[in-house]
Order: sequence, then structure tokens, then C-alpha cells
Amino acid sequence: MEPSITLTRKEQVIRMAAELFREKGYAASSMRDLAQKLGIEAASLYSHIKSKEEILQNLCFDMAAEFRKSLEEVEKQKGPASEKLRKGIIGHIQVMAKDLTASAVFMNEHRHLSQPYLRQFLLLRINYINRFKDIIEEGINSSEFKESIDKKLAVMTLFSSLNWMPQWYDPKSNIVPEGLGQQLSDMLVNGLKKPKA
Amino acid sequence: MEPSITLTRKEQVIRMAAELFREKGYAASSMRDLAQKLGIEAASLYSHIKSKEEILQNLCFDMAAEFRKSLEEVEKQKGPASEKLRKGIIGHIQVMAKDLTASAVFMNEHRHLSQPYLRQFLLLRINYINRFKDIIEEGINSSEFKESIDKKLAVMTLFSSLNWMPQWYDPKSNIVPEGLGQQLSDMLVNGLKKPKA
DNA sequence: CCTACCGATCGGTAGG
DNA sequence: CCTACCGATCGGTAGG
Repeated sequence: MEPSITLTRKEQVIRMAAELFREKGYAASSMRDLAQKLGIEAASLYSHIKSKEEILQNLCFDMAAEFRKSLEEVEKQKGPASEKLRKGIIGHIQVMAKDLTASAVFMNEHRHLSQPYLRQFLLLRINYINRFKDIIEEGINSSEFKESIDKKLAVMTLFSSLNWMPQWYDPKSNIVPEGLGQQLSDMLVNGLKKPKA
Repeated sequence: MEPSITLTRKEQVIRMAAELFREKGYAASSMRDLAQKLGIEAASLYSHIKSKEEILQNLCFDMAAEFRKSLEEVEKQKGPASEKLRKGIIGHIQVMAKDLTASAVFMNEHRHLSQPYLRQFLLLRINYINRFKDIIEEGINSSEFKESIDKKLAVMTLFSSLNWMPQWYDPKSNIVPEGLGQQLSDMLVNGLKKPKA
């Protein structure tokens, strides 16, 4: 028996909502738009979900859990900081690539969460970012990275780049998530400049 | 006579709108919210602006013009690609730093422009990005940069990083736009890794 | 999953 | 810049 690929109706609603939120943004997406995409009446949505925001909560926190899980795997491993960084980047891209639509929503629409969810979400995010910062710091302490680098700038550059990918990365292109992660980490670690021959 | 720093009422409306759009997003910001920030009635806004979207158009296209102007200055200059890149980055950051609020709106809310404005805006943006890509290509052709680098990835990483800055850059911090641009371009060109001694 | 409907709020206009 | 107001649309509920 292979695992079922049948989505529950609730999951279907959430998937369709993710597409809609990605296209138009959360606030500009109406429950009537969503219902239409599913071929039902707006009122019928509420048999599956409690509210519009519950959908956003599901999308944001599910993605956050995936990112966290991926990073935890990387942290367990031994090796130089540059290697950990590379693996963390590849893991992040792999998680995104599994669902670019949800990733885009996670990234662009989380601010429409109400309290206390928003606060919770931001705590998860800052924790995740800080763990990448720790990897960079580790590389500085071990003299693998320059001591002159600005850790905050480095980690924000990395994050910006990762988070922006859903906007331009085409999963149907030849480049596979591992390859993209490899190239990004190579660029950040080694730079654009040709080493002196 | 020093130049007047008095804003027309229309400019005041647009400034306040920028703050509102940045905080809550365009779609979630109501004209009544905006009126309240200005201490007037919603209907009174329409003596100064034609529509909610006109405000967004002003914000997006004014910023786009500033970015364009900055890049044109850089393109006129001679020098190696890494130097042009550095100047382009610093210029971009300086433009953003002059109005971080408008920059954030430019970056996050332009998709709410209606046609044909949206199309126009996206053309300006792709043009701007391509001109940075040309600088990178110039560096590859002159053997200053590695031929193995993925131009698209490089330019998207740069752009992601620049565009994300309004979300974390604190203009009251010690680091001045030139310094930030210098560090970012150094990181991208030379990488995180310590050169072999 | 539907019909029928609610109160609230939206962007915007008329007329002063 | 205000009062008064418009039609449209919003998220969501009642009851089946």
C-alpha cells in the first residue's frame, strides 16, 4: 500500500486558498473568490474551516514546522561551519520547493495573523534565523570565516535570498533544489570574485 | 533661501498613506484609517487625491524613478565591474534610506497596482534588474568574476537582499548607508570565507 | 453543501 | 474640508 495522496476536503480548501493568497494577497482574497475556485458557495466553506484566518494559520505554522525540522537535522551533524551552512541552505530550499505556493504565503502574508498567533510566529522565525546566525558565528570563531563580517548583515542577506526564491525559482527548470542551494552557499561563502591564480 | 520643507497637503496624504500601507498592507488599509491618521473625514481625502490607487501609483513610480536615476549615474562611470557593482549597491541603499517607508511599500505593495500601471511598473523593474545583471556579466567577461557563477542567481540574491533591507535596517543605527552598501558588496564579491594566508 | 440572510465596512460621490 | 449618503462587498451564521 502506498501512502494515500487523497487530500481531505479541508486540505483541498487550504491548498486552493494558498494559491489565491499567493496571487492576490490575503487581505484582497475573499471567501467568495475561494469558494468559486472550489465550485461551491462561500457559506459552505465554513463546514471545513472555522474562519479565513484559520487557513492562514495552518499555512504559516505548517511551513514553520517543516523549516524547523529541516534545520534540526542539520544541527545534529558534525563538520565545518561552511558545510553546515551549505546543508542548512539546501534543506531550506528543499522544504520550499516541496510547496512553493505555501512558501510564498508563509513569507508574504504572515503579517495578517492576529494575536497571539502573530507573536508566536515571529518568535519561531527569529529563533530559526538566530540558529543560522549561530552557524555563521561558529565559522568566525573557528577562523573559517573572516572576523570582519557583519553577522546580522550576512544572515539577513541569506534569509532575504532564501525567502525571495518562491518569486522567481522555477521548479520545472533544470536546476534542482540541491544544485540551487549549492550555488547559493558557494556564492555566499566564496564570493563572486575569481581567486588569484 | 533654503528649499522649502513644507509638504503640500497631497504630499502629506501620500506620506501618511505610505506609513499605513507599510504597517497593514495596501488592501487592508482603508481610506477611513488614512483619514483618521490625518484628523479629517474620509470623504475629504478626495479633494487631494483621485483614488486610493492613485496614492499607490505615486509611491511606486516615484521610487522607481529614484532608483533609475541612481543607477544611471553609476553606469556613466568607468572602472572594474566590482567597483560599478559596489557603487550601484550603495546608490540603491542610499535611495532606500532616504525613505524607508516608501521603499517598503514600493517593494511589497506594487502588485496591487491595476493595469496598465502594473505592467509598466514590472517593465521598469525588470529593466533595472537587467542592468545590474549586465554589470555582473561585464565582470565575468573581463575575468574579474568567476565564469561559473549563475548570473540570475547572483542578481536575484543581490536584489532580494536590497529589497529586504527596509524590514530590518535601522537608520538610527551607527551604520550609514555607504557602510552598509560597502559591506554587502564586499560580502557578495569576496565571500564569507577567510582568504588563505 | 445549499438558501437566505446579517451587520459591518468598503471606496467613492453629491453638494455645499 | 464637512454632512449625508450610495451600491457593492465583506466574513460569517442559522437552519436545513
